[in-house]
Amino acid sequence: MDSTTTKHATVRHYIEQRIRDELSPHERLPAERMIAEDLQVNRVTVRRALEELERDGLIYRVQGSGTFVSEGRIRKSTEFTSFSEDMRSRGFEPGSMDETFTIEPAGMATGYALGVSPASPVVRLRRTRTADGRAICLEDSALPESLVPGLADGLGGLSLYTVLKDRYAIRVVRADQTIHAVVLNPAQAHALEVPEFSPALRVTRISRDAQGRPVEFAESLYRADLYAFELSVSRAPGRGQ
Amino acid sequence: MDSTTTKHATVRHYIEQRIRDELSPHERLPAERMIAEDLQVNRVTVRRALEELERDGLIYRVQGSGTFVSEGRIRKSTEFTSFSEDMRSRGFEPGSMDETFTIEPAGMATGYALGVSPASPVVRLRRTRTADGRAICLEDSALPESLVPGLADGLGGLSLYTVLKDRYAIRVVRADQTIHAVVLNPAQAHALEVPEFSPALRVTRISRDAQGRPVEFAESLYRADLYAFELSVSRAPGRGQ
DNA sequence: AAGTGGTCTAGACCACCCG
DNA sequence: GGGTGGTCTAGACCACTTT
Repeated sequence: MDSTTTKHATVRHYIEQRIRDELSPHERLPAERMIAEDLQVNRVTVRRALEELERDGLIYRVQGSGTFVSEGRIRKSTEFTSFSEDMRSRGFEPGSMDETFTIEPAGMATGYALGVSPASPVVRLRRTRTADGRAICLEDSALPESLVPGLADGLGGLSLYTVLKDRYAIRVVRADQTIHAVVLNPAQAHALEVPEFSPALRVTRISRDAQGRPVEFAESLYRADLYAFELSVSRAPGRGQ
Repeated sequence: MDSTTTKHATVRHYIEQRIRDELSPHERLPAERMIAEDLQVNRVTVRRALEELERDGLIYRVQGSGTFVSEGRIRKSTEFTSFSEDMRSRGFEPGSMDETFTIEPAGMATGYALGVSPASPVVRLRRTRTADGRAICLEDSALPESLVPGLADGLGGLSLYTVLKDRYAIRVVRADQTIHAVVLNPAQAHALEVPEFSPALRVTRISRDAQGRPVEFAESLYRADLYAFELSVSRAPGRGQ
């Protein structure tokens, strides 16, 4: 085992593997106390692993009865993913075209979203995102210049979030997104290689670091015929209507 | 206090209230051991409450330093909500028009989504959803007839999920959703009182019970000018890129 | 009655940050 | 070095389901 891995992560992986390899939906898992004894850990540690698995929808628990494998394809719960991760998980090779960096005043909307004055400079990154070489999305990203000095010199082939983490020690951990349906104007349609007035998803995103501070304000236009948003949502377990 | 309330829920509410009433973003909360002593509970119980608050983005924790209030408006993390809850949280009064129930064979797509044979009967509920009396969404909902016998007799003014819970003891706890952008055909546009070929969000939803069993397959068409999807997404805390 | 998950306690040790 | 959060243990009692 990894020396930096926690015990509950080990337990979690062990249980995940058993679910994948041996267990069918609605089959009962060993009792918590049993798992604890088998793996020589405390029951609290087992429960912590099981809680994560329950949140992700892999298992369900019935008091007095047991813990069972959930039915249905396992979709990861709503997680923040980059365009590249997103595309790869859908089986496409992500790419970028026509990347342009500029530094300009934030303006009203962007300034408001980022919590800075409209006059303060932001780094603006515009690019066309591709999947297997096909244009799929127009992205317009703005970051406060004070947070990321020198970003406009380029990403050096890395992903924006990798650069934020490695070069600026900024970890994006949360994003507030709004998803609209729109029709494309002629210029946008041309860039995405679809007929004018085709439908598209417009996603605006405010990315935040662990402290909740806005880091990025982005607007993305996705071709409706090639892209849809997928998400799993759940009620807090143990809560009523 | 409620006799059915857990201690960690009490602690959570206590901390939430302090955040609302006394603390500003980036202010430090009392140490975990301090809160535990103040409230006469164990530190583990405090930590459980803090973990929930961290997941919901209200606080962030820095090892060796402390626990702090997050910045930015607090949006509830992605939670499964009914149309009615959704509209109320946006400040509108939800309603329904033109409710029709039918019982028909599931068909290919619905049968597949619900995991039943295409020939098996489903209860189909079609309705126009309104916000403050304005048509905002066309909804087409299908449930296996075997799960909800008699549902086609009506909801009696209650919400679908309330009826599922109270009359059929089915608790919907999870849903897998897909969000598309489309343009409306003339009939749909007429029903939603917008020009033909207006954009719309098409949301398909498979609702599941705690065991992961499909309970409902629904397709909703939302007017793009009146409705947008909002969601907060986050990376698992403590994980890297 | 026995077994299961749900909650809570008391205490330990570690890793990390800060004065 | 002292304080903070992060992890883990051992054990207790409760609520619930099953036999």
